[in-house]
Amino acid sequence: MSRTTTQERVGAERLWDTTVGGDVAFLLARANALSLSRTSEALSAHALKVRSYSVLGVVVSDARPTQRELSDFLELDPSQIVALVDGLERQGFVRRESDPGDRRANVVVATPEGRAAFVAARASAQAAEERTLGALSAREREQLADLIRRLAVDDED
Amino acid sequence: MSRTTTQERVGAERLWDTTVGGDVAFLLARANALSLSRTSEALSAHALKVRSYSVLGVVVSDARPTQRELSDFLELDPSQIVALVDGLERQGFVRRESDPGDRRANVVVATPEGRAAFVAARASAQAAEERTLGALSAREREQLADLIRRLAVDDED
DNA sequence: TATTGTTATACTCTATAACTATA
DNA sequence: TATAGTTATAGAGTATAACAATA
Repeated sequence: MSRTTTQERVGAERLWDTTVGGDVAFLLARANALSLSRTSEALSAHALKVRSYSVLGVVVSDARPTQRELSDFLELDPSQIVALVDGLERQGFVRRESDPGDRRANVVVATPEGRAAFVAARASAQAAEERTLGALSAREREQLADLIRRLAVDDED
Repeated sequence: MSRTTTQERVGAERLWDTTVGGDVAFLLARANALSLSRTSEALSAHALKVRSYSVLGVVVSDARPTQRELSDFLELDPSQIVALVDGLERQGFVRRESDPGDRRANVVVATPEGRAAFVAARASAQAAEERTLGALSAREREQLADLIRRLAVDDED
């Protein structure tokens, strides 16, 4: 379990045998927290956070999203997208281009620096993910990805 | 997909075909956010939040945890446990008992009101979970629970 | 009138350090 | 000297409302 003393956790480990310990929602939250903290750590070397990495990842795919589309897709408030794009623009990773078809809208595009930064950051992020998924076989990883995709995408709200 | 216009999402849905759209970490975060918001909504009718519900769930199992054990198990700072137990105590759901074996430590125990509240809240939370897991068969739910448990519990940090 | 992006603001979370009482 | 609980505070993250430009 733990490479550290293990001693400190002995008392608390017994609490897994409680009502919440078996909850799917609880386990999901725990797994996500673990994944998130490792990804954050990996991205910090590239001056990115999970949020800005997500934005950059969409933009780098040449989807030319408007800020509104980023807001819808990432389920973040438009005002948060403003802050994120501001940050990425200050870093020189993205640019705003005015959409010729709708002059209210800004299309966000990647700079060459942004592409390079994303490639490097993605390598780190995937190494972190590898660590999180380490206990699972290739087959099990596919299963997991399939299952959570169906949870995440079958969004009725 | 969406019961609302559906129209607004058409633009953003295409962004699933980007780099981040396939990331396990991204999907995990999305699934967790969905689960969390539904659980929060369900618990709000019982004057509980996800955090206080978790604490109450451990306490109701008669594990008699100290605040330190709650802090270790839930991976929350001791000061956050203080606030959570304060809240639950004000609601009349838990009591602090001084540990006779170590007078520095407080053991947290459930009151009858706390037990009743938890039973009711758990029913709501499970209904919400049912909604989140709705797309999955019983067999798939077991698989998912098994897989994420191994992610969540095989914690090397 | 409705929508895109923006600004401002308040509220919740989270992290940290310092303090006390016990060990 | 170390640990359990507590308090206070600052930072990050989140949600909301109002506004200007454009549709």
